[in-house]
Amino acid sequence: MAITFDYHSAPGHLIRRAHQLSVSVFAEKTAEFDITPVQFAMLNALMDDPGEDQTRLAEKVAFDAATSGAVIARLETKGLLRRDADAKDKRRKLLTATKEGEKIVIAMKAAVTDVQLQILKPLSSDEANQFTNLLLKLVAGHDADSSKI
Amino acid sequence: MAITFDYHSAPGHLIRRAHQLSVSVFAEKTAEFDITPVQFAMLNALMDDPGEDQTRLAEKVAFDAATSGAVIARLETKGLLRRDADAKDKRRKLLTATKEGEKIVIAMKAAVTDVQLQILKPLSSDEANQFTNLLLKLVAGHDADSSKI
DNA sequence: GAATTTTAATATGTACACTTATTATATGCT
DNA sequence: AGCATATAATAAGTGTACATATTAAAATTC
Repeated sequence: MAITFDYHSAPGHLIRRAHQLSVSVFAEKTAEFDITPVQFAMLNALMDDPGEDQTRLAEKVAFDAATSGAVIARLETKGLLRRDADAKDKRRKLLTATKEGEKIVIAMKAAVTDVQLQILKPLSSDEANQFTNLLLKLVAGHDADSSKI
Repeated sequence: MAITFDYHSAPGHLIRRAHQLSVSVFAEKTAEFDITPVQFAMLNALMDDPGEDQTRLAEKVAFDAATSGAVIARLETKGLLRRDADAKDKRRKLLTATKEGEKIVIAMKAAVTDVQLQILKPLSSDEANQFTNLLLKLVAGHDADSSKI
């Protein structure tokens, strides 16, 4: 028994590596758009529910408030979404994707779908399904856990 | 067919979520040590090969040079490792864990092992094994891919 | 209806993560 | 030897990621 920790097959280490390569594949396949995975996630999710406030949107894609504030600010600078003050609740800022924003999400959809296939490429089709389902169960399990504190 | 991308079961999104929760579990279980997953990974890997230079160490744990430089600087500030100029190759700085550094890695080993179990907790023991093996295959597959460019 | 507590957004500070550029030193080639 | 190329480490710039604090505006409670 070595005194050090064997990280080579440790889930924590492998998940970090997987995230690393996932982001890298995204960057490759969507280079022409100059949009990060996180930016795409927010803009894409916003289009499902236009007029949402930042907190709601952040929750949907599971970012903390501080990070999403910065991401949204960048998307606003790029002209991909608008922030309008809510007349009913002056704390809130309601978000809407601009025409430009909608266009870019639609244009990126095929590439982003392709990214998912590329990520799973080392796995057979059966394995890929298994893996995705296990990931889903893992994440959902922790979600359930944290919500009942 | 919606015009937006369905991220809920997309590997890229789920991997980001998994990484998020993995880091969070690590922070919980090792709070008393004030060491991040990345810092632990470097220090732990260094103990397997004392006297390595930064580039070699970074490669082992798969960080880029810039990031690892910063991580190593932080570990040095904390007194957990030393950086000595290599007399034979003045470009290199050879790294060694200090007594303090070794002590902390040894002290953390049990907690870090526990972190891995906690990450996999939503899965049955069979599923956990499957998941880890698929992750391993996924990461190794991409590694092989990128090395033959 | 005034005081307390929540909530939305922002600010601050630290720590990854990666790209590109720079500097210093080695190495390979001719 | 001299020059081009490669390598090690750092620097600078952008973008997550999160904890904690702050501010303003609700909502709750008394």
